Amino acid sequence: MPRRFLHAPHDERSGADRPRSAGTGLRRAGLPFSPAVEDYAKTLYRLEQLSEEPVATGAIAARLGVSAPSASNMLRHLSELGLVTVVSGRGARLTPTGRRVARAVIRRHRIIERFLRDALKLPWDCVHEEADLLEHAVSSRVAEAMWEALGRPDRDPHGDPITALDVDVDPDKDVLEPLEDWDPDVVGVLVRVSDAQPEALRYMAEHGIAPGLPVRVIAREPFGGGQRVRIGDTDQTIGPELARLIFVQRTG
Amino acid sequence: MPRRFLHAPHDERSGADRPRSAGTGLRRAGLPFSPAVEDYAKTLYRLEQLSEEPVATGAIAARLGVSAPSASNMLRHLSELGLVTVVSGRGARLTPTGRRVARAVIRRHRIIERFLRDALKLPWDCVHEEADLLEHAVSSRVAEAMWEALGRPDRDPHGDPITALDVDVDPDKDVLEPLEDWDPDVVGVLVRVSDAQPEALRYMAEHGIAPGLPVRVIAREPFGGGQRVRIGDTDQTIGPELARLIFVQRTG
DNA sequence: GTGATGGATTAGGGTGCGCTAATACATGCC
DNA sequence: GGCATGTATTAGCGCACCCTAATCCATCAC
Repeated sequence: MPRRFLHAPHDERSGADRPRSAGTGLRRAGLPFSPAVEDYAKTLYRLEQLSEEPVATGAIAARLGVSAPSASNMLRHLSELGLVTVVSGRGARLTPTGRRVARAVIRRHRIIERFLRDALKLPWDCVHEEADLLEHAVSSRVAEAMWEALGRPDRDPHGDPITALDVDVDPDKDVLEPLEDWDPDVVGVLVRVSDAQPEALRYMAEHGIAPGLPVRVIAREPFGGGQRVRIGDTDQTIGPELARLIFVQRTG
Repeated sequence: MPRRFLHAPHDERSGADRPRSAGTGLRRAGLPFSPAVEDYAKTLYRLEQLSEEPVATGAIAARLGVSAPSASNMLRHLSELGLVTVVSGRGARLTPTGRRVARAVIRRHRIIERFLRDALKLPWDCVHEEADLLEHAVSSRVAEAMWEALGRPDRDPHGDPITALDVDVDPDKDVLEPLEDWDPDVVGVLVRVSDAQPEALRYMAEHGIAPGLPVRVIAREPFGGGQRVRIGDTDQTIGPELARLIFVQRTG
């Protein structure tokens, strides 16, 4: 296992020692950024990876389920915190500090998901929302203790990578493809499934579709009927909509 | 082990289906009460047990570290939520619903403390503050899963009892005494230590003073010099200030 | 250039929860 | 009864977020 440099606990708070605000001071004393700020950073981080352009305000708003003016205001706030640079009228991008914050939140989220699933045996389809709640309350110290207790896993239960804070590249880049793209006789391993649709997650859990299993495409049904696929020990037919949510890596 | 009725997950949310507020809506969707409200309920619950009178506004304010007017306002808010009844100009007491909320928070807190200590091996003196952060973000479902994973412990690491939500009586009532009160040759078991002073906790951790150990008072030093005590396998001298923080139960 | 069009921003407002300063009670002292 | 004293509450405000409505601006069609 390649041992990477691991961040010190809480070091994502570097860059700004934030004064205690009046309104929220009693709670969360000692946590560097508010849940809202962390959510914006996280969302921006994800959207940034789709292009080099500034991320449009509206895209952030839509993704977070808030109005465009709210996002606009918050982006200004984040820029005062030094987490983003706004290109007025166009959008925003994270600063290096902002990227660290985002990666810290994402890392915590994935560790928590893994923990809820493996240590607490919570059902697959509910760990994501529980983790969304917890990621803002779990300190890095606790998250790292969870990670150690789990044996330093490198993926969350959906197969998303748990990376160190200084790692910017997506290890799945150029490696994963949606199962949908595979032709018959291609073989590989199921690495990750999208966690965007709990419904789909439940279906996959029931049908034994999970990261880590070997995959071989047997045939492609005509007229968009999906693919006949061997996953682990069972053969099943995967419709194209599901196949778009399953990401696989070639072997051999 | 007497199996008590156990609450269903999240049932402390009964009594009011809260509208999503504008200001805090994005975060904590699905959690019944805000961290602030939960903290007030918890604090009131503790202060209530000292007397039958309404709890003075100032006492709550002092305990929570907020100004008296803030407490006054929040108590009105809690009373609108149906959690407390205010006796104007005098103080407040929890309603039955409020007591349930408080007990739920306290139960979660203690489970989390235990979890941080036993499952994640965090040092004794830091679990309390981490738990203060987490108790408002951990759902009952997660807390109960932790409790199960730990083997349904009945005490937190400091020895405070983890009780079911419908249990109102303090099981330690009439049973525990401060070690300070014991005379030589009294024997028993150390049940709980106060978690109020992290400093004292660290000292106790270093000197092997922990709940569950057998205790025997050997002698009392003169002029307030403390007690010579056998705790577990070691003899040590406990000063009166420390002895006030250690609670013991007679055996034999 | 002019006008439509769509996204971003400003304006103005609301809620939760904190604060300080000023005011209203209760209580005990004379 | 009159008054100090200590509480509690009202008044008025700040900050973090959210919202809707109104405005601004870039771009594209002509």
